[in-house]
Amino acid sequence: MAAVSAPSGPPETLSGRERILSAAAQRFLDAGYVETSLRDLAADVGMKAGSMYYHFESKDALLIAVLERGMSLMVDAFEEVVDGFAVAGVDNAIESAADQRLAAHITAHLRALHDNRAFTAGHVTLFRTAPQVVREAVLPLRDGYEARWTALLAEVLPDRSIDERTMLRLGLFGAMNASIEWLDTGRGTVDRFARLVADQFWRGVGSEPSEESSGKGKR
Amino acid sequence: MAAVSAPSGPPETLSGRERILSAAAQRFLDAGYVETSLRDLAADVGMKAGSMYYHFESKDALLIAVLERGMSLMVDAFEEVVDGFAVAGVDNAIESAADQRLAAHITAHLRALHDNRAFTAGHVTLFRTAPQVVREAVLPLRDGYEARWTALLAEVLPDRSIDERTMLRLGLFGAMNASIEWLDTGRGTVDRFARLVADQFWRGVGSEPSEESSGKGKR
DNA sequence: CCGGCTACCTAACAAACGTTAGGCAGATCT
DNA sequence: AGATCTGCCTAACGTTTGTTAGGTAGCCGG
Repeated sequence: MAAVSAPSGPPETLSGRERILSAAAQRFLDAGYVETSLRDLAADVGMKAGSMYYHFESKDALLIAVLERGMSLMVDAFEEVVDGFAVAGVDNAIESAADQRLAAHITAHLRALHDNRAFTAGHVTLFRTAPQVVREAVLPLRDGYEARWTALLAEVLPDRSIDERTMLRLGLFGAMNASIEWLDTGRGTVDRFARLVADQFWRGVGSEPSEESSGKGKR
Repeated sequence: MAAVSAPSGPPETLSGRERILSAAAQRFLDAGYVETSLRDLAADVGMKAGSMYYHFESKDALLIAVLERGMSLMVDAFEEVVDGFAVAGVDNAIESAADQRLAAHITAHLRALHDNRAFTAGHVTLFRTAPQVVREAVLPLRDGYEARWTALLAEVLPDRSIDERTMLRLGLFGAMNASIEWLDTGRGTVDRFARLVADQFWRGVGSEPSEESSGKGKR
């Protein structure tokens, strides 16, 4: 009765709470937060509405849990790329590798976004209209991810002003995150889009297309 | 009592219906569709909830009206640019003007988006989760606008494959439309972002920044 | 065998929602 | 002056919602 949050130690009950979490993420994303009733949600996991209060103290807490997991997955993906470049040797070509570093992070962002779509997409579609309690709870994690990208762009585009870098970052995020609304999940498709975004972001679209044409070569 | 839809002929009452429309657009955008109650909305315009059924036959119809106006404004802005280039002479330099045509449309899109933010932003934030009836009603207008951009990109990027053009268009839309969530309205700011997006889209970010640096020149 | 814990269920609560029927003051038209 | 229409109000309806209190079957350590 005191704390429902953690049962005791390591024995994380993975069936009950986890099933609710996944179903909630999916339904929140498909139908929206308010449009999703706890009764429908409970039916998805074979429960009754009131039963879920054993695992989560409120509907808001459920949304917070979903969004926190989503953002954690994104942060992890970012750090994985950082670690990858760290072992590759710092004394590599610093300048010429800038576009490759950026490309790697773009790919990682898009992969993490689509591989865990149910959890991550909520940050794009329903964070904005989420209850204030929810937004405040998840904001630290979001800010952390944003800060990583801000730092990355500062290293990779040192000649741009801060204002321009901010706008470029937000524009890049917009281009990438909007893909959850139209891109059919599938590793191949995601990677192709990632290459296109990275290529276009760095070299633009005015010059001739890169050599590796995809699918049916128009050329 | 038979049909409330159209009063009679041209005498469109502009005070009542219009005030509801504006207030609804603002509240839908700020709080979301379901989160906005007709009672709160009515209070905004100094009415009672039931009174609004004189002007709109349902809450869904209200949202449809808001979204339709928003998309009409976007379409008009697009066509205005087309007309502008038409009078400028068709036999201009076709190839070299491609980037300028694109830049003009990007600026027009962003201006129309932010100048009528209350109406237009709904297509970004709440179309996705709107009731199916609403989405179906507004879809023709949206498709029309999309088709215009598809045609534009086909003329401006003839060497790219259809798949790539689609992805580039969706990416560009994502970058532009996401700005409603962070860009503080103001013609100067909007135009600066428009130039940055157009420049980055065409020439990329890898080369040195364009000569006209904004605000404090980092250079 | 027994007390307690886990994981669920049942039943009900108050509040809020979209929507409707009927009424009513004031302007406009005939 | 009477009729009609416009624009709004009041009051209520049925439904759905998040949430809670209390109960219960099964497992598990002692």
